Amino acid sequence: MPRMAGSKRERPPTQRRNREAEVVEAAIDVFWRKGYSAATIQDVADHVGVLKGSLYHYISSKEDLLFTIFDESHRQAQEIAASVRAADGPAIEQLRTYFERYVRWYLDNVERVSLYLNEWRFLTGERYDTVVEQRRVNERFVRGLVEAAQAEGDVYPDVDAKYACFYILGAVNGIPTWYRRRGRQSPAQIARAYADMVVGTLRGTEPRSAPRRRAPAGTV
Amino acid sequence: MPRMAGSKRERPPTQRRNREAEVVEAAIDVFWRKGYSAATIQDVADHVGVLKGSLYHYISSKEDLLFTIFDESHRQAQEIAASVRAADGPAIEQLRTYFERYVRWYLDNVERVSLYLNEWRFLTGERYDTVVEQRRVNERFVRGLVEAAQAEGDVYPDVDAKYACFYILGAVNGIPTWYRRRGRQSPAQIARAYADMVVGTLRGTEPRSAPRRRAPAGTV
Amino acid sequence: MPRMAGSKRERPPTQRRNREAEVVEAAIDVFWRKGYSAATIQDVADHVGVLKGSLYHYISSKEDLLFTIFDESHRQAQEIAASVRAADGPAIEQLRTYFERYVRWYLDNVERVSLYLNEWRFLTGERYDTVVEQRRVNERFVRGLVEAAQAEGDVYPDVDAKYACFYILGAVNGIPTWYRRRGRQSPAQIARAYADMVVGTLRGTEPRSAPRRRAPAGTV
Amino acid sequence: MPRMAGSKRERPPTQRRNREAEVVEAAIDVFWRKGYSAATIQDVADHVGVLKGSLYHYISSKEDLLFTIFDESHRQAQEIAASVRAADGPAIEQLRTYFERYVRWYLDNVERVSLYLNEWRFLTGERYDTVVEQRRVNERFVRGLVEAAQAEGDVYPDVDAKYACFYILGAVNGIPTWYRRRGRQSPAQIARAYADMVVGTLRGTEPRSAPRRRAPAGTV
DNA sequence: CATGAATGAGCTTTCATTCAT
DNA sequence: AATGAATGAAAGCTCATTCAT
Repeated sequence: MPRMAGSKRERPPTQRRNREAEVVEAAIDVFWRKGYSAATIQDVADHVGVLKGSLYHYISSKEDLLFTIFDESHRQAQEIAASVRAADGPAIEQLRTYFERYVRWYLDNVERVSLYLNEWRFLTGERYDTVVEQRRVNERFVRGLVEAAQAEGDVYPDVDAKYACFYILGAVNGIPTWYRRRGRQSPAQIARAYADMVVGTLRGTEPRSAPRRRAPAGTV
Repeated sequence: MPRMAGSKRERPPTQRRNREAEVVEAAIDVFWRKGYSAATIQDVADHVGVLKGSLYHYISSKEDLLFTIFDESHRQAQEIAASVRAADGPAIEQLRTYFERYVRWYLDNVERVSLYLNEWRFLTGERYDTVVEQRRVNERFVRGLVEAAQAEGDVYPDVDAKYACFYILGAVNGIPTWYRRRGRQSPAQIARAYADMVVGTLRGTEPRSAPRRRAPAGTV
Repeated sequence: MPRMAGSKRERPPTQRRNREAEVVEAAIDVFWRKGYSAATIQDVADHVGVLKGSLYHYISSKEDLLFTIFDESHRQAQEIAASVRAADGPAIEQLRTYFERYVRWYLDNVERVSLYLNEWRFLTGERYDTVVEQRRVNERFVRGLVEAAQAEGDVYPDVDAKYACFYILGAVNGIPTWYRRRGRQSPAQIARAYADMVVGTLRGTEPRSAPRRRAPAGTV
Repeated sequence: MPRMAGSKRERPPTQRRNREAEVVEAAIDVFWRKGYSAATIQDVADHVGVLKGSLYHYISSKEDLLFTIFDESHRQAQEIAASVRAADGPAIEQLRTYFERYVRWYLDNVERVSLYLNEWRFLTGERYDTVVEQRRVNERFVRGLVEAAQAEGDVYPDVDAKYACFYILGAVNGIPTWYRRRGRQSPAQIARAYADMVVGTLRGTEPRSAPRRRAPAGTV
């Protein structure tokens, strides 16, 4: 319906609708920059441009806001896992695919995902339990693939799958420490590089005592 | 019991002294468990068993306490780097040595080192700058070794040394997420496994276009 | 369904109207259960099933709502007094009648009357004065009857009419503390019992020095 | 130990010591005048003359403060009941004694006791349960005495002991509505008058249908 | 009429820090 | 050294009320 001239005012384009999303977005930004504990509701309100009391139209508590942020992240993380589970091929290649998608997603949503991975311990009660369980599910998924890759001979049998998982997940988890948007390499390139390093870690790690039989003689 | 002139009271021999160290130790524990921001000076005082006002005999501020914790960590990190720099041999083996020592040290001081690696952003002003610089020095050290290893042919030339460093450091950084003292494997075993994975990552990561057969030695 | 000019929409026949009464009813319930101060406009709105903003179509302020509740109570209290004033017979019997009706009314409207008797101090300004005056009128009415009964010889002359009134009114006022609708005894029975106790208090209270023998019947 | 001239300052007589008691006293005053819900911690702090934050040295929450007030009241109420239980003599006289002491105590501590009797519902959880139970114990004590008096023939058998108790307790409960310290009559006199009215209520309440057969001339 | 967003003031509580004793 | 009281600022949250739509 066209608005006639003379109608009160052309409503400012962004201001209306989706204040809720705006609030979440602001919270992501603030929590990410200051850390959840150090960040204040006031900070978030300032970011949105309303009084802090007004925020409580959209949230029921600061912790609730954090949980909301996690919720979306978890859902997306699940989707990625599901998309990989649907594929077939050797486990090691599934891992490559998984991590390429996962890192890509991470890079595209660093702030939000980083919160999900690093600030979950500030939840309490049931919400804490929920998130801890969610994380465990994801870890088990990766662990399963690594063990499969080991069974398929792509990882030395002496490598401890558990530590390998921790190592890999830690490496990926560390992304927000250094990643800055508008860096020289595109998210796609970085995702590819990381996925390759994951595969490299798994394929390339030889038990120390093992003769250097992998690399053909003469070397090193 | 008569009071001797000049000495308020006979103090229990061992308990006295080193209150300062006690305070730092308590802070490490508390900050580690709750996070620096969420932890309170009250928590620390409770841990030491004094009133919070009394803490200010030993510290000058909460942030100061955090900085003190960092200080020791930095010094030790430097020592490890120095000890490796002193050695010679191929860079890749220096990296193995470095990370074995580094992880071992990390595991033996998880709480403190973890704070050093994760809560540095809560410092302000000059202290912030100091710590950021310290961290950079360490990163550069690792980066140097990786690049050397690449020059020596132990890392594919197409691998991006920068990302490889980030990846490795992230993996190691992730240790506190899962490490629990009194786990099944000894710190020494874990350190060895991690060092091997570091080497594995570097040696094993092939650029994707490369044929799946590993390049026969000497090619590079 | 076509919209007729002049009538926004066909409203469901019974549900409409009396929203105002609904609001007052809800407020009575909420204020009674939580206390005026602790109750919130939100609580009332929830009870009515509208948003709190919408309540302001029917009320002009929270205090206004309280005053409205008082208004009806006061009017009914007056009616009861008037109906008794119209009767004649000995004062003590008028008191019996009055309290039987009063208690009956109280029981039938516990929540509302209880608010009237106990939350009046939260009014401010003129409204406060109004209600205080109303209450005083009622007290004077009872006081008058008690003094008359004393003049007529149904109350020992040494009994202090003022305290007797306070005592009686307090007793009646206490009803909401224990009364639960659907108790074993009917409101009528309770009202009767209370009225009898009022009379009992007045007739039965002997000055302590008085000999234990009761004044012989008929003397009055 | 005598203080020498020249010592920093003669400490202001009241200011020191017992801040805790001062806080409770202030809270009693404020809660009593405004009602617990409407009263603010700020009010209490103003009364004590400190910043509101400072109050939390002495209390752990507003509700805790209320509970503290109740605690002393409950203890004293128990003592009174105990002192009466220790006596013997006819139940009706025990009731007289009990209420004389109880009312006396009430008058001497109107604000505090009134809070105990009227604001208990603002407690929550365990504390609520505790106080409800305490109150029940007291009611049972009075109820026991009334029933004993009835068994001993001092109360008409048709009188419902339950309602008689509610009535009496309500009457006494009503004291704070009108009592002002420095009234014309002394607390002792009022207590006596009230105790007599309690006895009067019990002895004087005849079932309505009953012939005036009580008090055959000269008897009892 | 009703909505729902927003306000602004104020609430309870927390906390790093200071300081006289 | 240690205490314990106090501060002052700020935190998270609530709530009566307003108002454009």
